[in-house]
Amino acid sequence: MTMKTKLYHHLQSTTTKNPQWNTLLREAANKSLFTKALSLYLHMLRSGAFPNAFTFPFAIKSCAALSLPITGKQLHCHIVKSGCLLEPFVQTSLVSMYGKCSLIDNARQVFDENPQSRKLTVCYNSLLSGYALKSRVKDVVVLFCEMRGLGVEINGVTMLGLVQPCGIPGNLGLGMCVHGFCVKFGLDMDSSVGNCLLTMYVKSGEIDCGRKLFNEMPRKGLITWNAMINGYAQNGLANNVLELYKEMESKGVCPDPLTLVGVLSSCAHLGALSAGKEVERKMEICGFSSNPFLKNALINMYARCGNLEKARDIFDGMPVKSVVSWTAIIGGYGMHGLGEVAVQLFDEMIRGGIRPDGTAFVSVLSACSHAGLTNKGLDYFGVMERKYGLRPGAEHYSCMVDLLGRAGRLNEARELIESMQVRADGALWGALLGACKIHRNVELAELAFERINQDCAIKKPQALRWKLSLMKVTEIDFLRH
DNA sequence: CTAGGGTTAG
Repeated sequence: MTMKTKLYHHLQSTTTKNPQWNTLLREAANKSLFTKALSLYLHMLRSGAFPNAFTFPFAIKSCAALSLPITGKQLHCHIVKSGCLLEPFVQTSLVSMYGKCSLIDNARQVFDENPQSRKLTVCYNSLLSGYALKSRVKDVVVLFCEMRGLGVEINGVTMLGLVQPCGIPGNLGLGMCVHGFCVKFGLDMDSSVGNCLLTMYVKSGEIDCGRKLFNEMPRKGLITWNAMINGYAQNGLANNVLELYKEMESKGVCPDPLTLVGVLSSCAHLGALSAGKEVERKMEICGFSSNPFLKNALINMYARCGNLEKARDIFDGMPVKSVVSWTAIIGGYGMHGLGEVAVQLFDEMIRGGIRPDGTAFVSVLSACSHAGLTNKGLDYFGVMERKYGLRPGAEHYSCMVDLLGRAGRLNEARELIESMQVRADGALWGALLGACKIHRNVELAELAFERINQDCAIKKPQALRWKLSLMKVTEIDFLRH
């Protein structure tokens, strides 16, 4: 008989069961052993003990962490029957669980059913973070205003809920306004809030504002460095990433897997193989070698730097391959013109039960286009929506225009553009112009160029680049435009 | 209630 079973028998034989069960449950949940916590809860019920207000929060928290909304709803019923619903801890954990499981309307309902909710900061915060997760900026702002109106205390966690959903590209105004609130409440120097503000700026594409804040932050923790490094990485500023990483090392701050992910992806973009290999060594030294995020980043780095064999070795060695791992290796073969291999891998992925996402389709479509597998690409494009319910985005249309364009099927490319429901982006016009250049189609190039000029959303430097690209096609005088 | 991550055509 194992220790654990002995313990269960002991607990089942005691008359005062709840305290012991609750202690076990709490310890499991606090150690992030959520599956264990839930099985303890079930054992508890079977043993005839009654869960109480010290039991439910930890069981509910486990449902939230494991994203088990159905189990969560069952627990909700148990809570109602037990009469614990009005306990603040229980109430808050329920709101939080529904929020994390993306059942924000259920969260709202629990919140509204109990008038006590509107007195509690933590309860408001739970609901706020639920709305934040769904990027419901408006609801977040309304709730925040309500808290202020009712005089409910506003703390750092409240601010996190308010700041998080403001990280949307081109949303500088609201972001700065929210930053202002943080300052007003004296919470901008709170390290979590500061890091969250930094992330908000970089996610909005306001990388300079982010850097300014970063420089001003008095205490830079690992998360601060990571937010800035990954912010540069996500905005394509790979050189800044390497520079900042060097600075971080020189300050004696030890990287963690999140740091190295950003650095590796920048090495990949720069084709900086030796820097990438150095990161790989660092991974080994720090014991991060089996981190799946880092392995995916490594596959991408080796593939982009031209070492497909090494990329393939890492891919083959992964015990669990996610759709991201597959996308990275497929993209790797695609960018080196090995479209046949890419297509085979894509089909193998599907046979293996991995559902492709929009990004996986981008990588296979572009592989088809590079290898001249035009009809295969057209098939995938059709299957994408019909079989997988994925609406093609601008990036997929760009691939298709590239695919058709390279094959000289410019009229079909033009028809596709005219039929599409999403707004054309720069990549699409770039692909079309590229095709016009190859096939010397001046008429269509000029049409594309006209559309670029009409599209006010397109930034000026880009328009100028395309203008120059068009000149090469038509060999017309720059001054005529 | 609680801040940061991998894949994406041109």
